[in-house]
Amino acid sequence: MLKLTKKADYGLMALKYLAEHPEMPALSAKDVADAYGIPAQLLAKILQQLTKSGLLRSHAGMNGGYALARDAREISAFEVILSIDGPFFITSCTKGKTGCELTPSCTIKEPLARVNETIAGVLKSISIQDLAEHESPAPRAKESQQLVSLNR
Amino acid sequence: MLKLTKKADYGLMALKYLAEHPEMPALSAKDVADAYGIPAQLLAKILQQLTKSGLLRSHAGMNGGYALARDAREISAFEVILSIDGPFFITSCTKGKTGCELTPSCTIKEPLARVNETIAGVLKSISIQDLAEHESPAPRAKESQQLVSLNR
DNA sequence: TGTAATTCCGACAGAAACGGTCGTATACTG
DNA sequence: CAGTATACGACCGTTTCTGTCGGAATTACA
Ligand code: SF4
Ligand code: SF4
Repeated sequence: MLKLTKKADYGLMALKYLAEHPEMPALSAKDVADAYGIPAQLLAKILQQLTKSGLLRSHAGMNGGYALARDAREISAFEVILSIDGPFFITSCTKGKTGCELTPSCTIKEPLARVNETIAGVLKSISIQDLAEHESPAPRAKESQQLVSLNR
Repeated sequence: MLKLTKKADYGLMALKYLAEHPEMPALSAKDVADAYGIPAQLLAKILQQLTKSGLLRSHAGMNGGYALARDAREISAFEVILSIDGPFFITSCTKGKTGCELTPSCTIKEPLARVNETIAGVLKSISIQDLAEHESPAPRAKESQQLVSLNR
């Protein structure tokens, strides 16, 4: 169902960790993995992917590791998820393989596409910086504002 | 990744279909399945689940079938997804089985919980009625309003 | 130059979730 | 009673997810 993968989850944690240690020129995958208990080899691959997508900069060799490619507030959660989990779409009627074959007859794909846009917007509005600024166990008001308009 | 299951997808379609045919006292699972090309037996189980959750009312026997238990605008997409896919949470640190064991050390679960709330809010703001009012291929402005506030 | 640290890359395997089918029981209509 | 339809549980093949392994290429440093 509507759940992000642990990989994306790990990726966000790692990025946040990097954002919290701007003094370090680079942190190795193992450093980050140990800090949270994430499987090191798995995290390594995640960081590699993130690097390939241009969110991180890597440096091999001793004292090597990863660092944010941009300012933490210029990296959105959306980009991270996109990089790790691939194209973001809440329905199956995306492209190519294992797509939904009843796309032509489907009448809800268009409204759902709007929902998709909205959720993507939410994710885009969240930066790594936002995640790093933890604290604040404030209860937060849950006003039900108009978040998405399907029609018009 | 962040994708709803086809079951939930089918459920939404079915509900929308029922909402579009208020004149019928009841529509059988097969009727709906045929209308869209959904596997009949699968849809049957979905509708049963929806019934168990109180979103539909069922009636066995000839001329039986399903009908909305409430007005279409009183049923949210969130409820449908909840009913079919189970508890809604974008991360794995929910409850019980296969939960995330590094929950204690995790520092992003709290901010992510807010994101979760926000997305749930979006889903809750969408009713079956909204889906049924198709048409309107309006381009829709994509203003990037403040959709979620992580802090304070 | 050599060694250790570290990124890079692909393949693979176990486990879970998903999508779908089947068989059967039960309920209602006429 | 016969036919239609829901109700329910078991099952199975496929895909996706999570994690591991093995090795190659890079870099720092002694
Ligand atoms: S086409 Fe309709 S049914 Fe198929 S995936 Fe897209 S929305 Fe779901
Ligand atoms: S605890 Fe942290 S890592 Fe584990 S699922 Fe929740 S958010 Fe993801």
